[in-house]
Amino acid sequence: MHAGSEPLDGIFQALADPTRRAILARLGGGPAAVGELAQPFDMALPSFMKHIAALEQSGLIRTEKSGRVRTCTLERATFALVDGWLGEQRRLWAGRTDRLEAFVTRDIT
Amino acid sequence: MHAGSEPLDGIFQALADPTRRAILARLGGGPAAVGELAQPFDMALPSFMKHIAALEQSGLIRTEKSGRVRTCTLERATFALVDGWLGEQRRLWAGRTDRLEAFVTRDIT
DNA sequence: TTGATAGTTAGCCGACCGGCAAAGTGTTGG
DNA sequence: CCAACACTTTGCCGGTCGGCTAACTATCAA
Repeated sequence: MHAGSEPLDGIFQALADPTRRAILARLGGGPAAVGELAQPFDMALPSFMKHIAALEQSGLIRTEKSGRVRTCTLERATFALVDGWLGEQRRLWAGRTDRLEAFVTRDIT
Repeated sequence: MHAGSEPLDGIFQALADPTRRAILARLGGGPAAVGELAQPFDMALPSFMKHIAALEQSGLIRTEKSGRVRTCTLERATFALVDGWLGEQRRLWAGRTDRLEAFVTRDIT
């Protein structure tokens, strides 16, 4: 039934966790190894790796193993999908002029 | 740092479901009653109501009951929180100039 | 007042999520 | 060769999620 909407499912699901958002924020400053990323979190490694896996599966990061170290890199292009969805929503709002819109747009713009 | 990152948890969680995103898209065209919103979905009403509840709890919609009809309205201001998070991420990327950025920004801008 | 309408409440179910510990794999350094 | 290191695999656990049915409440229309 819902063919084609799946990528956003995984992306939003991945973003719905503070640990994973923190990982993304850290990776915003540049690539890092799993162990290095894990340090700030009081969590066993296997648990942490599940977060990494969720981020990778959703396409928000890319990882590559060199020797015994796995390095994680932000996949910026994927963020554009979220941006695109937001933009599409706003496009749907366009033209509607409720009292509400007058209020909201005045505050934002 | 960010004392209140919990709202984003609920928001992204709510967005991570195609049914709920479809509801939001429909509400983009203006407020609607629960029954009216539910029609396109092959789903029992109690199940559907859980989606409505998730959207309301996350702040993405507001609902009001008048008589026996509950009307749902998009809460546009909440979308700005998502936008704000995305913006903050991009701010973290700023200044870093990987090969990747050259590729991505060419496509986006 | 009776019946249809529009949600709501309650309870059940299987699947998935986020955490753990224990033990295994494969590099690297000495 | 051996030990330390950096994950990885396995298997378990309780809780939440998304769906259902059945039964209930509260309007509105006739």
